[in-house]
Amino acid sequence: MPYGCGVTHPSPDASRLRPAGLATRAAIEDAARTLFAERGFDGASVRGIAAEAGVDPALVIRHFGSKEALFLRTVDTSLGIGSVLDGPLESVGRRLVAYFMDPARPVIRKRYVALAQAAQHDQVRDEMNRHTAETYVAPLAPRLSGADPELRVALAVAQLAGLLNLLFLQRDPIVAAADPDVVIATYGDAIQRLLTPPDPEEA
Amino acid sequence: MPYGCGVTHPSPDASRLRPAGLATRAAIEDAARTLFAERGFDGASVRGIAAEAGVDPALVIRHFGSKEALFLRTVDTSLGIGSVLDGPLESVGRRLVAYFMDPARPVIRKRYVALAQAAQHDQVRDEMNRHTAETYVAPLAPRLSGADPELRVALAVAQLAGLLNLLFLQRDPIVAAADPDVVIATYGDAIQRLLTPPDPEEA
DNA sequence: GAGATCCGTCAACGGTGTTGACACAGCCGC
DNA sequence: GCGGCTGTGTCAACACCGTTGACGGATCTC
Repeated sequence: MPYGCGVTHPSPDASRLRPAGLATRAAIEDAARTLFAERGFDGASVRGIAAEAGVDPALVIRHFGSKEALFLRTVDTSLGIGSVLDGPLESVGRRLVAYFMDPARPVIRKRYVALAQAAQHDQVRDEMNRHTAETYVAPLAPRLSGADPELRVALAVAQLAGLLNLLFLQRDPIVAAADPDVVIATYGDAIQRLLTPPDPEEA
Repeated sequence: MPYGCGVTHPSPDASRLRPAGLATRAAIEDAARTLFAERGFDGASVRGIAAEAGVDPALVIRHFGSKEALFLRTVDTSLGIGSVLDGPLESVGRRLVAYFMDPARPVIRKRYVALAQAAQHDQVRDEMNRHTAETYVAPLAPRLSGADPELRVALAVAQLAGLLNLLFLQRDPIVAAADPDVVIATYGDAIQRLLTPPDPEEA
């Protein structure tokens, strides 16, 4: 499924591209990456991205089909948790929370905000669901014991998203003022129980 | 703090109102309630609300100051969980999840979507935080034992919001296809553990 | 009756994402 | 070499958004 999918101005085939086109495409993508990260999906306008790239706004749409498609092609829906999941299963809950609460990761925070805003659009939402299934559920569910492993991973992701929501979107003063280590321990353990519930039948 | 807080067209004092003004105000509020609930915050336009009320769009802003203020004055930030919290503390987790997963409550679903969209605006966000503190934290925290009761309630609310997010905004296919009773039990218990952790020192 | 205040209308502003009409440049087959 | 196709770019415009300013009347108070 190529870029535009539009009827009006059929975007050129990805293979047949001339140097000029490739250059401006790259410029637009760079500008989009920067502005989406800086200002979020809603805050970054197509006109702003075009200006940043030194290009006509119409050209952005022509090349990528829509703002939504440009976002999908530009912004990494992953939040970089791949390595976090690799470690031991017993402490993955706390590690996940600690990863996102690390103040040394402001980029993650902004990317989450941008993703949350863009998730209102269908294609982005679908991509995020696909990404959740691929990045979280697929590798984690087989490692779980007990019933409904896929569902439990999905619920754990929802729980994690709830915290990110509270921290980065809602900016709740209670949690903002709390000791990060307490949040990591408390909430991390709560996520952990969803993944590895203490089974009385198990040793 | 009255309606507009604006400089340009100081909204009339709430007390000094004439019948005509009151009537159109009510018409606008009704239309706003309807359209915000039907289409969400972003989907309902000021012009659409004005048309529904049979009124000039400018009049909406003049009377309420801004779309955001109209939303705050119109939509109930509560989701009707007051009665859910009143019951026994031991099962509040499952009751909360069951409340929102009840298919007989589509209104709640739409209201949550509208609230989530409007939460991008500062005043709505502040109101939601205030509402959380007042409706959830204040009545629930004193009933908890253990450390950091306020924080734990706030985190439980975040966890609940995570599920609503997954169900109503993200519309994750895994959870959508799952047995509601399993979700209620699994996720409800996870919330429950945040509120009433099984303390080994307690009987 | 005079003046302030409320009520309503209209046109417009600056912003958004997107589209259509057009001109130019480079590659293709003849 | 040359005509046509196609990629590339420009410009103005569309339809929508939230909001504002200027201006009539209507209504109330003094």
